Amino acid sequence: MPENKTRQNRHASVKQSILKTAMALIIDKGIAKLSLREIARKAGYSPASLYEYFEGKDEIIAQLSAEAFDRLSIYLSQPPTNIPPDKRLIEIGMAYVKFARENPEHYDLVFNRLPSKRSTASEEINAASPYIIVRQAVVEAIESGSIVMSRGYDLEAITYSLWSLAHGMATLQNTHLSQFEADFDKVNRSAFETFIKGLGT
Amino acid sequence: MPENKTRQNRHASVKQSILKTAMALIIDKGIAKLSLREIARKAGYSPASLYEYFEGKDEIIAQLSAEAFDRLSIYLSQPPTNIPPDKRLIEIGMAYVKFARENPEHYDLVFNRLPSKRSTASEEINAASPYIIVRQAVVEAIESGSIVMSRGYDLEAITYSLWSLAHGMATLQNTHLSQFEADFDKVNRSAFETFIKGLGT
DNA sequence: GATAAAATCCGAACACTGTTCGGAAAAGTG
DNA sequence: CACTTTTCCGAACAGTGTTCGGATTTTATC
Repeated sequence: MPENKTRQNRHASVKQSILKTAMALIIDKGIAKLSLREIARKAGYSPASLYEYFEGKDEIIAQLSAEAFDRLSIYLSQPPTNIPPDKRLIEIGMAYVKFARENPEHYDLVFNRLPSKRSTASEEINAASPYIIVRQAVVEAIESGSIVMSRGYDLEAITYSLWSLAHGMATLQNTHLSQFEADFDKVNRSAFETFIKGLGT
Repeated sequence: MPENKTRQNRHASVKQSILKTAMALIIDKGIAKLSLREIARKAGYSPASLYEYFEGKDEIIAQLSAEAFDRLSIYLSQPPTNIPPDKRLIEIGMAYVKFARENPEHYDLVFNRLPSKRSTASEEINAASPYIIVRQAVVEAIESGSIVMSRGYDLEAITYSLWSLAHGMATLQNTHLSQFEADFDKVNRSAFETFIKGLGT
C-alpha cells in the first residue's frame, strides 16, 4: 500500500510543476496575458487536465500568490537580530522594498492579485505574517527606548505606518516610477530614518 | 460648414456616454469583469461600433484612468492655502487617502491600470501633476522653516517620501486592510505628523 | 434638390479564453 | 485476475476582443 506516499507525492509534484510553468509564463509575458490553455500547453497537458489539480485559473494564481508570500517572509527575515532595534527596523523596511524590486511579479501577486473571495481566518493569520515580523521589530525598538508610543498612536498604529511607508515606496517604484533612474535605496533609507526620528522622544 | 462643431461635438459626446457606461459597469461589477461587449450592450451599440470611438478596450480604460487622475487632482487641491504649510502638507496627504477610500475604483484606475505602453512625455507631465501639487506644498513648508532638507535628502526625496507614505496607506486600506474597522483617519494623521516631525530641525 | 463623400453602424466571422462533461486509458488495490 | 480510483483528454459551450465588408445615415458640394 505505497499509495500513501507515491500517489500523493506524484500529485503534489505535478501540481508544483504546473505552478512553475505558470510562474515562468507570468514572468516573461505578464500576468495580464496569463492563460490557462497556454499553461497547459507548456506543461504538456490538455486544458481539462489542469482541473484535476486545481479548481481553475483563479486557484493557480492564488497558489502562486501564497508562494510569493513565503518568499517575502524570507526577505523580511534576513536582517540580523544582533543590531540595534531601530537600525533593524530600517533594514526590514529596506528588505521589503528590495523584495518588490527584485521580484516585481511576485510582489504584484502578493498585493494586487489577492483572491477576491474572502480569505479564511487561518489564511488571514498567515497573510499577516510579514505584519507580525514588522510588529515584533517595533516591539523591540520600543523596549529599547529607540522609539516611543504616544496616546492614540500605539504599537499597531506605528507598525501600520511603517508598513505603509515601505509599501508605498515599493509600489511606486514598481509602477509609476519604474522608468526613473534615481538612487532609490539612499532616499528610501533617509525616509525610514526620518520617520524613526519622528518616533523618537 | 457646421461640421467643425456639430460633428465633433456629437462624436465627443457619444464617446463620453460610452465612458460613462463603462465606469458604471466597473463600479458595480468590478474592473476584472469589465467586457467590451457588455459596455456596447448597455450603451446601445454593437461591439464593432465602439471601435469608431476607441482603438479598443485598452483605450477605454486608459481614458477612464485619465479622468480618474483629474478627480484626484481636485481632491488634492481642496486643502486651503491659508493654513501653516506643515499643516497643509498633512491635509494634502489626508486628501490623497480620502480620494482612495471614497473612490476605490478610480484609485485603482489611476495606479494599477496604467497603460502598459509607455506613456508619452506630455502624458508623463500630466501624470506628475499630483506630484507637483505635493512638491509645491513641500517647497512652502521648507521656506517657512517647518521642515528642513539635509544633504542627500532634498526636495524631490522628501516629496517622494510623503507621496509613498500616503500611497501606501491608501493602497493597504483599499486592499489588505479593507475589512478592518479601525479609525484610520486618526492613525494616518499621526503618521503624517510623525514624519513631518522627523523632518523638523 | 441631386450627387458625391464622409461618418456611422452592424452582422458575421476569427481566434482566442475559462470551464464542464463523458468517457477512455492507466495505475493502484483486493 | 477483477475492481476501484486516478489521470487524462476530445469535444462542446458560452463568453471574450478584434477585424472586415458592406449597408445606412449624415454632411458637404455642386
